[in-house]
Amino acid sequence: MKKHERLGRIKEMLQQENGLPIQTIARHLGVSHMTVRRDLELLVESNEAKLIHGGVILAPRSDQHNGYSPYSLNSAETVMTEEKRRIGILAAGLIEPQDTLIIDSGSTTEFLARNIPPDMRLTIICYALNIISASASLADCRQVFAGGTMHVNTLMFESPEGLELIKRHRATKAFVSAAGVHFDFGVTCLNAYERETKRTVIESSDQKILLADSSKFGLIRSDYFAELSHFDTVVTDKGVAPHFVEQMNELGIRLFLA
Amino acid sequence: MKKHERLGRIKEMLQQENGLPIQTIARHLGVSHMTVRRDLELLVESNEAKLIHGGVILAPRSDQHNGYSPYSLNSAETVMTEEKRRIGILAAGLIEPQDTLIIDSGSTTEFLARNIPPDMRLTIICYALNIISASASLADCRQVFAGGTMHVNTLMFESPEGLELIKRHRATKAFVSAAGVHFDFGVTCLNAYERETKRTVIESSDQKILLADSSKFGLIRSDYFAELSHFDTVVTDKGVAPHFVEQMNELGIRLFLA
DNA sequence: ACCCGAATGTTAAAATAATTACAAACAGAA
DNA sequence: TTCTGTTTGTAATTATTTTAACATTCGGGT
Repeated sequence: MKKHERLGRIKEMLQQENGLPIQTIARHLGVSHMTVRRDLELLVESNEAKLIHGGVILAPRSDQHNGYSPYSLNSAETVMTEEKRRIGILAAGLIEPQDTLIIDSGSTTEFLARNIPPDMRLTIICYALNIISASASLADCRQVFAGGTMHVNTLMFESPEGLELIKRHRATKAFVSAAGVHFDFGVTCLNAYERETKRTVIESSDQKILLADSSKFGLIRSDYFAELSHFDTVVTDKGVAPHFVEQMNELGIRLFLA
Repeated sequence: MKKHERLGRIKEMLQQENGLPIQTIARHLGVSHMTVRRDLELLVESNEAKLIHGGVILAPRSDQHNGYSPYSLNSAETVMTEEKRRIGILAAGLIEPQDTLIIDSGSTTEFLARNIPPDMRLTIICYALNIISASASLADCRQVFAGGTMHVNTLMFESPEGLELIKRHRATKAFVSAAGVHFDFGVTCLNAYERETKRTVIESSDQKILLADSSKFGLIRSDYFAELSHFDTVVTDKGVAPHFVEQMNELGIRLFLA
């Protein structure tokens, strides 16, 4: 293993963990601690790292670094991150000025929220902390949040009053995520509490846009909330199997491959 | 300086610097390193920090926010910041395990939210982005958010459904902020939309705790929402004029001077 | 005022990391 | 191959931190 390769590995490890003992790095790389120290000298000189003899650091938060919003779904347990990012960016391109959007919870929709173009004078309705966190700073946008009790794993808020609030609104476009997309058994999610909200969202919106990376196709999850044919538009990635593409074309669904 | 106050300061310092030697923290706080260590034990247990004996951390990002939660009321246009911090820290000390709190919007309450001690198993009800942003990472807490439309200057969300949600809940303690505190004309705020929410909050809570720095005393603002006598407890700073203190004593209000 | 428990400070001993110097392995060129 | 400069590993020294035990202070309650 060459020096620059080690440097890269070290930087990766640091970004994942936010802070590491030198011993751990050495063990992980199978080199002596002196080698690691000498590598670190370079990183410190170029201001990419900071040595600390003994002390504290913030608990590792995968989102701290690359400019992401502080409340973000843990990317460690998130797969298909690159696909999701591309899907979110593509979907953001569907947004038009004056739109009223409903943005569902999820990591894909988080990418969408982060990539909303400025100066659109939108109304944004959402109900998850990562979404509001990513979109609240947009200027000239009306922000509406449907409250309730927070679910820690999805950062989603849900309550009867939140549903009422969604019902009272009308959106031009709803961006909905899913954990499973199946042609016979419909579109499904992982948690019972999501179901009612997603159904309400679909009912309250003109265009219904499904965001789901290719790994979700063919999967059936526990909680059913819609038929695939209920959606006007599906955004997924190029990894989706051809027969799914065909089936969606037959259903007359507008399909985007990010 | 109380324990929870130190914890708050330590968290602030950590967010600013991304990693600190214990010695530095101790010097900065004017306490022994053992005290800091014992404080850190708590933070580590609640997964907010990580100890590191010797190692590296990422270099502090210069462009990042100055230690405040990303959604935070603009401290540039905020005055009395130090007093507000002290008030928030003191008020956080009033929190007891198992409490159900309602936390109002405002910059003082933001300091409160940032300094909530860990391991309290609280239920936290709020309706402002800076408050949820500051408190959502607390482990073992139920988070409830009353949604609605966001008001950009206060980061507060408000709607009929949000009010309903608050009415449906019962809190042990409500921490309410105010823009004006006057003995004849009562407690006032700046915006009409705050009025109904604050009134509802006060009605839904057992203890009603007013947080207001000394500059608010004697002021009358446009929107009246409560008599001062409706509050059990007032937390302000030492800068408050003596005759206000007397008047509050006469009313039987428990008074704390931060 | 007194006692008591909790919180904080002090000290010394033990563990661990940082530093230094030097030896060994390695790679490229004459 | 042999030389040479670079990189890596080892070992001993030094400096720090961590841990633990004990002393002290502080604040609340009787």
